[in-house]
Amino acid sequence: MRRNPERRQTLIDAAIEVLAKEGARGLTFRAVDAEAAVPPGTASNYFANRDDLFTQVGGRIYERLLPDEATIARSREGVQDQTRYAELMHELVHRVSAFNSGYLALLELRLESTRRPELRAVLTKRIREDIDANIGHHTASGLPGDSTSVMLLYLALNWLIVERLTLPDIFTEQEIHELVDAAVQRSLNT
Amino acid sequence: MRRNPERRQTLIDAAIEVLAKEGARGLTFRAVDAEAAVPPGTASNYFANRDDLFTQVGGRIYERLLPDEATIARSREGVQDQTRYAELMHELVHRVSAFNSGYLALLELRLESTRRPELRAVLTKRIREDIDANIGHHTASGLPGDSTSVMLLYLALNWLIVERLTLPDIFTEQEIHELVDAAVQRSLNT
DNA sequence: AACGTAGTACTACAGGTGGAGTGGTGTCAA
DNA sequence: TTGACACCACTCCACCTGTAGTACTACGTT
Repeated sequence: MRRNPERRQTLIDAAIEVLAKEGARGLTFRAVDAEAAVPPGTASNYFANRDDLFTQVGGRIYERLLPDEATIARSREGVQDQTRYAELMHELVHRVSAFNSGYLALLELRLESTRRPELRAVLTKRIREDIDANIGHHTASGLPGDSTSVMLLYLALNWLIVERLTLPDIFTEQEIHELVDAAVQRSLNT
Repeated sequence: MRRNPERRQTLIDAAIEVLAKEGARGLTFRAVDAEAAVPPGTASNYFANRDDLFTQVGGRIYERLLPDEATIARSREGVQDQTRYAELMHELVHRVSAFNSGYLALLELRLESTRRPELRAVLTKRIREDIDANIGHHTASGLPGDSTSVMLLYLALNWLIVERLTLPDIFTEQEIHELVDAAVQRSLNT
């Protein structure tokens, strides 16, 4: 098992692209090698087996989907009212949609996790933490709405992103924009 | 190309199970043969190629996810108020969750459709029609809420089902129940 | 400065799996 | 008798894993 951390990172990021492009079943050592443009056999040296590869990707993917420190800091500035909240949600949808392959890879991982208990455990932990953090942040911000509001928004926005990424012709950009606004407004409306 | 329609049906239904179990990439002629318990080579005789197989499954899967006539008729009986609406949504979540493999297969198809334009066209058409039908039905029923309400509910419930099927430990049954209620209540709240 | 060692990159190969496609034979019904 | 279909068998091929072996590089030792 090799230890070069940059190379491992490169391989995991390549694996994310492979997942998005080829699907979970297409995630093989050789495919990762090819995507990362390293010699065949390299991924074999960095991951014990496919299960290990899936689990490591599951741990990393979420980091790449979350906003960076600067974005988080910026999100806490200014007045915290509903308009501002809607703005942040628009940003969120764009940010996630922009890292297209990352979100598709996460979906692939979710589906794969129905077959891999270890992966399921990793994803469950990460996502539960994220939801709780969002609820905590929301509560602290003094915005109207309760924890249910946060979860409803989480639900609606997630599927909105799925819709946009997988079947982009279902909703127009305009409709997506309006749906985000409506989701914020109505979910906060306790 | 063989024409026996019952056998074709059997093969397509088997393909749905394969999709749910093995993922999109695992949907091969041989896997369908095995799942349908027919001799190897049979699926080859019924579908021109994998693309054809995907497209035909895409056309069929939605029929199996929609409620049957009796259920639809029943849903239009009685008073049409918010309580009744919530009841129907609980039923919906259960029905779809119960046909577990069908919903997972649809998710696999969505992801696969990022690679197969023909499949994407089929799915887009079906789903758009379903949304429009739901909006139409809602408007005709005289319930409070507008078309945005219907779409917000569509978004939230879809992801709720995803969550439940892929990472069942994120939300408890109790939380799911409450989220459905809250989703109905707040989305109708114009 | 020369040498040895450890860790890693790269290459090559052996062994195995599984799927596509097709042609041939048997069977049944019109 | 003929046509459509079920069933079976076989060939070709693509691809993947795991690993052994070689080359390279950096670093520490003397």
